[in-house]
Amino acid sequence: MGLFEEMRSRGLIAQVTDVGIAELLNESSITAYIGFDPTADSLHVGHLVQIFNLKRLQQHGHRPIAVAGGATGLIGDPSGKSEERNLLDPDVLSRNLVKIEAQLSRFLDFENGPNRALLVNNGDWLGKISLVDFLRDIGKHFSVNQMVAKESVKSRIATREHGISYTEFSYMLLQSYDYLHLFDHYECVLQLGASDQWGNITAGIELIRRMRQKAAYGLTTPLVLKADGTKFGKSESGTVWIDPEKTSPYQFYQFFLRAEDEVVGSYLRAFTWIDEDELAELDLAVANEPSKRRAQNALAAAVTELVHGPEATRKVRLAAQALFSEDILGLDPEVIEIAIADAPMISVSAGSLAQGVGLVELFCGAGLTKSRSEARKVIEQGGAYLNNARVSDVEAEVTSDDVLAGGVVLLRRGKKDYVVVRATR
RNA sequence: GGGUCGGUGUCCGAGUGGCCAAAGGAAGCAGACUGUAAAUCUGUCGGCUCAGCCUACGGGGGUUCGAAUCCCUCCCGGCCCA
Repeated sequence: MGLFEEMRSRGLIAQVTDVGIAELLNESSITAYIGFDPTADSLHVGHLVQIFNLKRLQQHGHRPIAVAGGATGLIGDPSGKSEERNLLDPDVLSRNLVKIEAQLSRFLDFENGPNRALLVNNGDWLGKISLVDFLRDIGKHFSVNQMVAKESVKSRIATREHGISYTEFSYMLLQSYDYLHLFDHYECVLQLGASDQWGNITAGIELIRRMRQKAAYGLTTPLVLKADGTKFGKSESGTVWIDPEKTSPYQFYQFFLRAEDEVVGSYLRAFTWIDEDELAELDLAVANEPSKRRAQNALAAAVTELVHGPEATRKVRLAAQALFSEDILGLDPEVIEIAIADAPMISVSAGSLAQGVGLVELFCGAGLTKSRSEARKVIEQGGAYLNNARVSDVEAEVTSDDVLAGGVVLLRRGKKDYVVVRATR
């Protein structure tokens, strides 16, 4: 099966600019790119679809280029945004850029073969061109009439409350110039992106056609959505990041493990390399014995391994199995020790435990609640658990007596948020 | 520059002198039911030393016993005019 058919069968194609793309992907070796603006100091799971698409391209012999938006990040893409955003501080952006480049470089092969990946920063060329040159050479090819008709701009003009600044309005030109630059310097003839990038991508293709009289192509992927139709990538506690410092591998794994039945199939297709046969099997498992959650388990394990590696995955699986097992208190201390090593953890001195620490304080200290008030509420409502036993007394104290074999105390909020408290000497 | 309407809690949005920590909706959180799913139902939803107190309705100042609500001023946005 060719790459195009593979992507289509996995539900990774929303729109293509030309039917010839199938042939291009299947029968030749081309250069393709995707851009990533460093709007935060880490990529998040929403970016994974795009990163994995670059990886897929590379596996099929194409050359992927990841473009870090050192320049475009300073401007702000209006696509998919309902209101004007605040500009990022250049210092913040350059710090973000360094981190994101490091993350991108983990997923692609930059070393071997004629189709080794490339990582470039559009600040390197956009930063050099002068305003007057840009307006004369590039801007002249854009019709404001057409720009205004693009969805990303049109929706912003339609909502009078927010409007759109000239800065964001210009974003499309910068991205188009990126494509032209990559076309000229790397013979890049395909740009990929999420479906909200359609307008920007076609603008670039148009620019290349006008200036070089050559064809270039575009392909968009569907926006990954949650079952309720809202945007994917946010868990109850916020965005799910790739950076293990921002979202622990444990949380990362849990996010995918909790995927809804309705979407787990599409996630498996977008985020893993699991093959057709197995996908069909997992689909069946969801339909026939959903309570076994085989698809969710396969998904969480596969994605976590891709992002955090096999060792981290092994640990977080152990942690999940232990924490969610029926009888955690009956588990072998050694198993607990191994299992919780990668669960969220805080330390409390044995000395203060000997005197007793308020449960409310402990919940806040563990980050399970944002304020003491919230901790009280959770406890009063029966959402607080100490060593898997519900505690509804707001005044409750945790003492040395609560320390389990293995020197830990297990805190839980609601059904699934655990924090391990380690008693230290 | 002139006129006019507006800026309310995470978001949307009521409130036009005391009964307002502020209606209603959404999101979030907890509970029940389940499968660490969805849907549904219930509760909760600024902070704290929690039957009380503190901070809050764009910023600052004023009137008043008392202001989200009235006045002045500044900042920001929409619309109309120039």
